[in-house]
Amino acid sequence: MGDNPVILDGEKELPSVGRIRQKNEEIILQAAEEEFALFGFKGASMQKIADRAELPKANLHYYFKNKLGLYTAVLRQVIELWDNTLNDLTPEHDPAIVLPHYIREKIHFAKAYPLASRLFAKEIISGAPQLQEYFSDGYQVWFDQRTAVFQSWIDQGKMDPIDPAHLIFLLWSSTQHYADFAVQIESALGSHPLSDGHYDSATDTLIHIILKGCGVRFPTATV
Amino acid sequence: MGDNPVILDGEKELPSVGRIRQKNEEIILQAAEEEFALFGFKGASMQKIADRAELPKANLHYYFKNKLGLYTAVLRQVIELWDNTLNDLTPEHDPAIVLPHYIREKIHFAKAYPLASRLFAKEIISGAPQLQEYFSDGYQVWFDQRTAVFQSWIDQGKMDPIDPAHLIFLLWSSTQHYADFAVQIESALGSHPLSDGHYDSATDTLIHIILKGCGVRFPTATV
DNA sequence: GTCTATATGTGGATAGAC
DNA sequence: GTCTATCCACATATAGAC
Repeated sequence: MGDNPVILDGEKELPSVGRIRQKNEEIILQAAEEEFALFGFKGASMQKIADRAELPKANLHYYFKNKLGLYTAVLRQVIELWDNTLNDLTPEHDPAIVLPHYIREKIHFAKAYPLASRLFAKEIISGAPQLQEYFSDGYQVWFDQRTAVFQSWIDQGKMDPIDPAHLIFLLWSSTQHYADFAVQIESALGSHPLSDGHYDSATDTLIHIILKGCGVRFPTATV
Repeated sequence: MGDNPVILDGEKELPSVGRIRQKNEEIILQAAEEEFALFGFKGASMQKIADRAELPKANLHYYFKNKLGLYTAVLRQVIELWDNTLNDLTPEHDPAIVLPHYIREKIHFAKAYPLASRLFAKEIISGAPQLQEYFSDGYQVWFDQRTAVFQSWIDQGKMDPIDPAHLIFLLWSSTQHYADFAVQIESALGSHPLSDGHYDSATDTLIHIILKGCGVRFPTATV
């Protein structure tokens, strides 16, 4: 994972050099994300990424060791964005507050960063060859902590006794779908691209079904 | 997912269709499905497909015009399977009967034919370049007929007034997820592969949440 | 640090023997 | 109808001039 060229400047005072590098890397990563999301790892070519970034092809090899290095760099960026988005599930909060918020966030994410979602989806569908570490033992631990939050809500009588793991999968799948399967959805609804109204009614529908379906009790409506 | 005509012309048309041809084509299609599902169109190689089919590479070119022809042949087979699975939504039936049946079928499909689901998913995520016709005007017509069924149920007071389109997307996404994102789910649950029990509790959880969430009334429980 | 020119390998496709 | 040997296009990667 760490084959990303890193500047360790102990004595050299060349801040402008680092800035150029940082900016070019950003441009390349952006271009690479689009190509990889559309055509997959093998399907994307360094030449087309270079064209999109408006840089000579050889520059990509200067900033990144090789094609796989560039791909993993993009992937790491996506996961970072991912992790920062959905780590606010705590048992203190009420599911009637947290769940709608979470669904809103995820749909917003699907709308704002469809490429990131699609890239991640393709990697998973392909068997996640570059995410072995990500899906190691630590992942299961993290996931168990998430399910524990739902379980505590169930124990507190705040929602029906359903399997928390599958509820989480439902939250993921139903929201990501609007990014990953956008082409199909657009064809079905006859809207290219989807309008804000479509995203809003998707959000409303999901919140209605999932909250009611889980028997989430609204704190404002009790006692 | 739809009875709209799909013309994916991949196979060569020869006057005599021998038994050998039919058998070899089957073997090749099977091998191709696995390679394409794992590595995508560009990522899969004719050589590896040939290796998996235990046939010389040139034979693939004898039975199929070219790589794209083989790919579309696989895709057509998947869509055929798809269409035969889920075209039993009619307004006469009751949602309390039809919806659980549908969810069961889709989960069963995800479990029995994960490669088909993944191949289709990758094609959609890539912008469905080989499914232009499939997602033409006819698709929207077919989809509108599906939503109309749900709308009639709503009008009959058999379920809550929610947006039928998004309910359909929810049914699709939540079930397909168990095929497409199997690697992630297996990592989260620490089960490689998923057990029958996992699929069963996925089915139960989805039926619980979606039926209750849609306010589906059980005909057996009234009057 | 940047870019041109090129080496090297892989993969799709086909000709032609059997 | 089947398969070996080969061609050719393309993509990754690098060497080396500027």
